Amino acid sequence: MATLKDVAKEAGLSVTQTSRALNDHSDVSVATRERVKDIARSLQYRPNLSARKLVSGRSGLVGLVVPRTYDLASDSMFIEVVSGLSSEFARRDMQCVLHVAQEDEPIIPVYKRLVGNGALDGFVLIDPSHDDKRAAFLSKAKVPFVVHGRIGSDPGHAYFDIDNETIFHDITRHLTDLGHRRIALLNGVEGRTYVAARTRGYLRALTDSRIPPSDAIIRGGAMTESLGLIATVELFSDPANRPTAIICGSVRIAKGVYQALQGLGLSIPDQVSVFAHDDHIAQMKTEAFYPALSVTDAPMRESWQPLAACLDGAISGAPLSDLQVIGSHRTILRHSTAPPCQ
Amino acid sequence: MATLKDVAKEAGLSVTQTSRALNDHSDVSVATRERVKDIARSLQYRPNLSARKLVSGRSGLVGLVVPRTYDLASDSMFIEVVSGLSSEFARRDMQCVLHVAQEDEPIIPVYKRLVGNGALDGFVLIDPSHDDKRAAFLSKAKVPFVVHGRIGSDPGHAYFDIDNETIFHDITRHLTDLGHRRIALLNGVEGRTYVAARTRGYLRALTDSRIPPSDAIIRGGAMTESLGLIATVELFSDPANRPTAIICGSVRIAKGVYQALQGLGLSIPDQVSVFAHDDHIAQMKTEAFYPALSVTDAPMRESWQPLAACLDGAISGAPLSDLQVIGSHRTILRHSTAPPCQ
DNA sequence: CTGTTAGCGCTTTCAT
DNA sequence: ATGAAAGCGCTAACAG
Repeated sequence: MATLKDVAKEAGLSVTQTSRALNDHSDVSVATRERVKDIARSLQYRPNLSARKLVSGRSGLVGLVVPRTYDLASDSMFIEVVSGLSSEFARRDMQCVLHVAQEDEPIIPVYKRLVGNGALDGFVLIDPSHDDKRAAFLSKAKVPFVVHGRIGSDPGHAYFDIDNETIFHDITRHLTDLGHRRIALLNGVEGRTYVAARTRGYLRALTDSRIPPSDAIIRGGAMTESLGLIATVELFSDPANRPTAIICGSVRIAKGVYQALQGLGLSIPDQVSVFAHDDHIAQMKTEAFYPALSVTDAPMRESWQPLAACLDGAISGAPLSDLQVIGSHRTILRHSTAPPCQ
Repeated sequence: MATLKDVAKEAGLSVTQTSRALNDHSDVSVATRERVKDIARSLQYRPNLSARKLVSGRSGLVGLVVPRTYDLASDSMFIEVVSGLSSEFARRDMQCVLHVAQEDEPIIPVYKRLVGNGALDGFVLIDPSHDDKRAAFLSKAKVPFVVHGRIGSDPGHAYFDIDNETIFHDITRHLTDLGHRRIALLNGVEGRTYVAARTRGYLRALTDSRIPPSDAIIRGGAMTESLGLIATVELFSDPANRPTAIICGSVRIAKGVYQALQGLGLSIPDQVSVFAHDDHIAQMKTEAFYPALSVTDAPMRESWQPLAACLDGAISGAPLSDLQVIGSHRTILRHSTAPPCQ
């Protein structure tokens, strides 16, 4: 491997100046800068990460720790996250160190080890919970991190998130505007911050329409077809309290809901309206649902770039306000919602 | 973070001696060694990987690059590999750097970048092909690596593999012993080394029983239920040449075969015998098949430990002969095979 | 058994 | 605009 010294020798400069040229310091003539970079390229020079880390504190390595959960294998979520992040960081000349924690493995010691080794610049946290131990630990250890989602109402950390509260408020609002008053929400696993945000948006919209919170119908669980299937069957088993509309936290859930409604002989949207949020991680085309599914659309794949950017910023010490990003979404109305039947 | 200096000060020793104590050098009294280790523990000392790498050449970081392929998401293979390797390496105080190459991303530049950075000690190569570019590149670059499988007939690299040729020879032999002469092999994707090995074993067993190679029936493809399903239907569509036994490269394939045979009204094992190799990555219990599936059994999860050990050895410069390991397998005869009907 | 010295490859003062 | 020198945290060669 070519070292900085080799480049310096070739350029007829000192190691110092060569380093400065390569790092775009202002006190190097532009001509020299370009010349040195050319030489570096021709020598296939790559800075030694360990050496750089030792002196500058940055190694270009970031950590990603995921718990090995029940549905990790079946869910395409995992591969989506890992693949998206790894290529996004690669683009920034950074690398991901991955650890999959075993089911019985406590998570904090993993971070402790990774942090203690001093080889990593920061972490990406996914699936935050309301009272997130990992974030607490990393904050205390003063290790930069970015969260996919938000922890608490006024987060002191870098994050990328979508506006779950508004999204689910808008969905609910769309349904109340159509005249629905018994609207079910099939949400995710209790404890996740985004699940709480979605509930808030939903409840706020109900309140807006003077629907009492006691009329809220919320079910939660792993976002699978089974949830949609089972929840729907249960909801309709009590004839007196059937919802007229169902909001699904994911397309996968919606798939189950469609199946259940078909089984129950209920037609969409005439008898039941269905609306879902689509993060594009289920490999399902919502326009191919029959009837075509109305969705709010916020592709999760669009989050890797901002996540990487925010972590990069956090490591470089950028001001927090630049590191808190809310992604955009859009609403696609198709044919799965209609006014409730009398 | 506590540094070696802190530990040394606390122990009243020089940094050198402290380092030696921590690394179990023989020229430190056992008492001192223990005392220093205790102090290190109480100070929560963790060696700085970058510093260590810089001087000793080892960082404890190994690379894993996987191509993002069509079936990566659906297949539980990926999570299995990543999770198994990451915890096995963690046990050895090593970490995995992961990169998921995008579909259009050439693979060698990825290795080039990772190697060039000089932060990694070695690589794990999975899914080797007959003419593996990655292995060629790493060999030339003199970077240690271990292969899950073997490349070529007399590999000059560290590997862990199972004896695919013998396994499939034995399966075929079992069927010929029962009297079968038209035996189909549903294999994996062409080009993979293990697929070729399996074909060799199969053909050798046919030859042993004086079945002409022209009577070999081989189909290949991604190891999915679809392959089993489609291949079976096609094989039986020509009444003159129906096989009397089917060997499946994976349990997933066998699942498809069972489905197809049921659909075709063919009974197992009376009309068709079925045998599969079970690597335990499909979450399917072979004893719960009806009739219970006969298999050769070689859990892939048992390969992470030897793979990590071999790479560790390769990095430490152990002799190649210690780094070439063949895993064991066993044969479980159940109720899916019987002599062919007349 | 133990300490001194040197140096891994790089960045950053501090001089010039 | 450039170079000399120091040092990041650690290990290894070389003395005692």
